[in-house]
Amino acid sequence: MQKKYILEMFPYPSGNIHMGHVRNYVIGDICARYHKLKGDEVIHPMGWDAFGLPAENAAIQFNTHPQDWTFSNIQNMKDQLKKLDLDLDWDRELATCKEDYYRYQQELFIDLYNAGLAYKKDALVNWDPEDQTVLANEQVIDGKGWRTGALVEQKVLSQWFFKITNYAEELLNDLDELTLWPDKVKTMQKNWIGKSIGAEIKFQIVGKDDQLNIFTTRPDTIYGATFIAISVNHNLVSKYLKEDEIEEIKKIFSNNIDDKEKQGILLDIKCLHPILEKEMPVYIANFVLDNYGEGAIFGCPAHDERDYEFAVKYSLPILKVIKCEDNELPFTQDGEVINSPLLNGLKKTEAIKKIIEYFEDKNIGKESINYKLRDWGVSRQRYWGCPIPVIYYEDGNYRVLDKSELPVLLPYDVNLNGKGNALLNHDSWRKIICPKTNKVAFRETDTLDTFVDSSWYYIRFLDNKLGKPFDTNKVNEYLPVDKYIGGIEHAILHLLYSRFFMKALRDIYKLNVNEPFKQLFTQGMITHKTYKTQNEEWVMPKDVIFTKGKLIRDKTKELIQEGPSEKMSKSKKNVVEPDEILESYGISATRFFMISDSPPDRELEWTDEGIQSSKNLVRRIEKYFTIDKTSLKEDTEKIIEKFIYNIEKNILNFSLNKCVADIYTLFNYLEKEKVFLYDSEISKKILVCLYPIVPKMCLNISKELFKSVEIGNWPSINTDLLLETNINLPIQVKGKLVTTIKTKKGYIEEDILKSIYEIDKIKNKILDRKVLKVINVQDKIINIITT
RNA sequence: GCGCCAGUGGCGGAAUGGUAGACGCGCUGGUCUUAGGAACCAGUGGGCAACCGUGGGGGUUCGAGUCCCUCCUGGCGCACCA
Repeated sequence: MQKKYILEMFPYPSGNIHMGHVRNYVIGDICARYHKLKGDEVIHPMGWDAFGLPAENAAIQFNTHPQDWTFSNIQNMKDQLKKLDLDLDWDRELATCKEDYYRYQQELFIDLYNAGLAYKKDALVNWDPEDQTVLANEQVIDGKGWRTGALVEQKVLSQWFFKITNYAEELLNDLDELTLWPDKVKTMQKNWIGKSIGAEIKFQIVGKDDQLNIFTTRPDTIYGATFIAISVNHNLVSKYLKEDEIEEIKKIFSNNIDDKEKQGILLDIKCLHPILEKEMPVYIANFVLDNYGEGAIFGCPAHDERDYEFAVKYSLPILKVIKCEDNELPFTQDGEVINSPLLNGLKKTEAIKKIIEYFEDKNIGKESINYKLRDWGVSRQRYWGCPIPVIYYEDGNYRVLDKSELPVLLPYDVNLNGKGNALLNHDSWRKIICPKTNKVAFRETDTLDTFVDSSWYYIRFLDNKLGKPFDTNKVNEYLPVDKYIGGIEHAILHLLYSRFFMKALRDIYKLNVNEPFKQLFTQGMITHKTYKTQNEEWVMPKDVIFTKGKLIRDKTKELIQEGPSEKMSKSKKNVVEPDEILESYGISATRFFMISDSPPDRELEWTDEGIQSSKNLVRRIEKYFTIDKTSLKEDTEKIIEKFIYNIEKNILNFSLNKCVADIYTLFNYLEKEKVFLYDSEISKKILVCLYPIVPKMCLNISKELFKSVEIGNWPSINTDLLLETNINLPIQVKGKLVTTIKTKKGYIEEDILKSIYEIDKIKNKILDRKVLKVINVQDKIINIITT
């Protein structure tokens, strides 16, 4: 028996499932049900990504508790999912906010720490001064906190990090292994990791003992360097400037209206050019990133657009070192090196190679590889997350707990007021006596980023009740996940973190799994037309009616304007509710429509006509099977074999829209040719093929026809019948289609040509011309080439 | 700006380099009626025709929607990444 692990991204329990979930889970369910019918051992679990900010905010807003709110949402959403007829392994269910999940995550944290993959350091974070908490980047809108509207500050805090950068190279290289991932996602990850090959060069500061390291991908332009620029957060800055001076500069930079406008503050130090030994000015510049490379650059204005702009603004010399016309400056392409004694005449690649050799020789630089990828900051100053198993002593030292000291449970009795971290204010939870030292200690009050929770849930599903995080043998046997289905919005974060986790756990536990997800399928979002009143008020589709050639709001009779189809969103109110759709159209029509109108990886526009025609299809099939007679045509069996073959192929390719087309084609044939199957074996075969898509409808029909709810196994195909013997053979003259002839497969070319030349259309085409050549692609096409 | 993806009827979309437009929606005409969110039948790329048609222009090929070059348009992602 072949194992198939089919997984859809688990939902955040926000309260209700939405149409996007429905599409996601129906696609996965079709896949899982197909494999079960094929006799595969299918794992198809579901769980809850249950920690996170919305629970805390809801708790404050509705005066409830995050845990109660979350559990009640889970219950509600589980009920909703059950109405979708999903064949899920509910006995594998997990919720990341429950002790029996997060306590094992705390074990993994300890493992990572012991492996040197978790560490603590000071870092710049977004700080909301009113809420007294760190905000994620996506919670900062126009520099302001999304909840408070307060101006967000950059603040240095001591934070926990996971050393994902250790795996940068492997995360990049192994993308090539992921042949069943969309290229788009792989490209996004590649860009995010952002590998650059270049050089690290040391610049001496004149008259001081200090050196400045600089990363560059263009060491070949070193002779054109005319200035140095460093980030305001560079550690050299704090050495030469006072705190208040630095603050002043930061203020100047942040007051910049156009943040692309380059600004520089000249420092009172000079740098020595490593080859020419001339003195160069050093600027603090707003465009130098402090978190990339060394936070410092050498400016080569002639061959870099940003440096050029800066040099022009501050009247710095522009030295050409790549051959080009003056009006081409800044010239950033490859070219012949000039004005560079060591490199003249060389092209970029050779010049880079040679100059690096020179630097290494002189011990002032070396080849260097740089990544955009930063280590993953996992600390969150929030209550509703997995506690980090660390304690702090009064002397400032900390200790990561032993596994035997776990779990660190979240206290239930917290005071949530939106001001800061409730754990920090919970003294009786925070303060403990360390059992090892008998000293007073304080628990870590930061919790883990919820992306940590989702980085290994697919492993926990394999054995959700085990007394340790996972069983090594099971992981080796059942991972990677064969098909992982979800939205493209997780292209970087979740999918990159999970890949990192898998690799880290592989190394710690000696697993033989490299990648968590063998195949990734990203389903498209669901869109809907938007509606609003003259007063720019959004109106839900169900409140809009069409009468007398006009769209009006049902209740108020206001005139409605129709806008373009956009992603369903609560803010624009262009949503339909799954519960209401199921009520009106039934589960089978809903499942059909989820895959009908466009390929699953593209957007699906929700339309009344679309869902209605799905319902009509259901009714049509059901009606067909009530016709109580059987009569076959000669080609019926062949058509059925072809149908099975196509459905199977299209399910495996995720071409589910084509499955629907196959179904229409089949029933068009059956009805038009008056082929009736009723309770025949062929009906059984058809029902098995429809079952993954519309299980409920098939069971109902099966009950009627066969008095059975056993749907059986996926039918095997008689491939002999698939080979059409009668074919329509296209005949071309000079590559253009002239006619088609009916013939049999395996015809003899010479024989058939004789009859072709007798056809009037062909005769007329050839007439007084000479036949140069006849191309016969056996059983496919014949092309007659004439003069 | 860089990267990726995509441009096919009125619309959604089909086409291992081999009959472009499967299938659906919509539309047109008709049938029936136990008036339904029906059902059924016929038709539906353009043109009177020969023919012309897959964003524009070139190329490879006996043959291109499909492969190559180039340009245009749209979507998504990243965005001062040195």
